[in-house]
Amino acid sequence: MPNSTITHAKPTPAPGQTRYLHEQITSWFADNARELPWRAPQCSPWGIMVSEFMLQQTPVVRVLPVWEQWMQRWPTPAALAAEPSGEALRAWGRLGYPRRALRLHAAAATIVDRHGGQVPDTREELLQLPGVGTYTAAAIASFAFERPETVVDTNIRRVHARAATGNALPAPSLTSAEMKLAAALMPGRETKAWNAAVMELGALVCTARSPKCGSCPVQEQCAWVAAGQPEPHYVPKGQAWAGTDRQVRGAMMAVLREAETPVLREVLLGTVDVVDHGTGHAVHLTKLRSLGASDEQLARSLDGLLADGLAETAGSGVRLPN
DNA sequence: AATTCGTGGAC
DNA sequence: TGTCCAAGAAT
Repeated sequence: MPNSTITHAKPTPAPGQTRYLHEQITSWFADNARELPWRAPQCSPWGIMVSEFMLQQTPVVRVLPVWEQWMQRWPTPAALAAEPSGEALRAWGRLGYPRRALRLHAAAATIVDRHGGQVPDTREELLQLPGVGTYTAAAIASFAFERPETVVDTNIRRVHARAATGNALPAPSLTSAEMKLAAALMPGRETKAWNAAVMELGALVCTARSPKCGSCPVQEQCAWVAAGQPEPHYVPKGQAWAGTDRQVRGAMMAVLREAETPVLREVLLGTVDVVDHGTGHAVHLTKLRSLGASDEQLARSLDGLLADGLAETAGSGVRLPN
């Protein structure tokens, strides 16, 4: 047999084993779940949908305050859809990936136009909304409508990779084998609690770095622990940041969010000084210049923001969409 | 299928 | 201090 250490056949878990996992993890969840506002019984489907958008690639602690303000200002999809997308971008603040705010705004408009202002309750309909992919559609259907959908996020993938497959980390991208395994592990009932519980276990105990195996409810059943916690069999790709267009775009968006009037192109391109409203002194946009960005990169980044609808031209300046 | 797209806390 | 990485989606 060749050195095929990669697992081909993922054994279907025995019924008795999955029952044990279900009991242990859901019991742990009942005692250890964080009290998050979007988990409150009275939280609307819209509130859950907003949380799912904000939580994409963003930690809970940073989402909490923004979500609270958002829901107070826009308690329904119709309320958000009634305002310019630029308002959504401002309220998004520094959550990151501002195109999510744009997509959430567009999704709200679609909900008003095609769903009578109510968040649709099926995975298929949710998938049609901008910014809603496989994970988010399943999550909203499960958490807001208690539909028996298989939710697979980065936390759940990691728990499954370790506990069931015996790997330190899940594959670089979601595989069909992972989806199959996740579906096989789904209980026959209480699917919402199960989805939330595995996710929470991954977020609080079975973390990417220094997992707290000592307080894990299924440590005795964990294939990764049983194998002696082997190292990952691949090196995760780092996320480049310094010097990237993303960094420049982020700096430009920060300027646009703060501006009350259109910002001159020359200012965003770092070729002129701006006057600080507080001191009255000329302040160079060091945020953009100190990045070491070339003229070409600055121009490309601004064009990207305009093309993506994150900004728009207004006279000789640029502003958030109005 | 591999890239692109923000931000900031933790270690 | 620099690296890692977080409830992904779209192309």
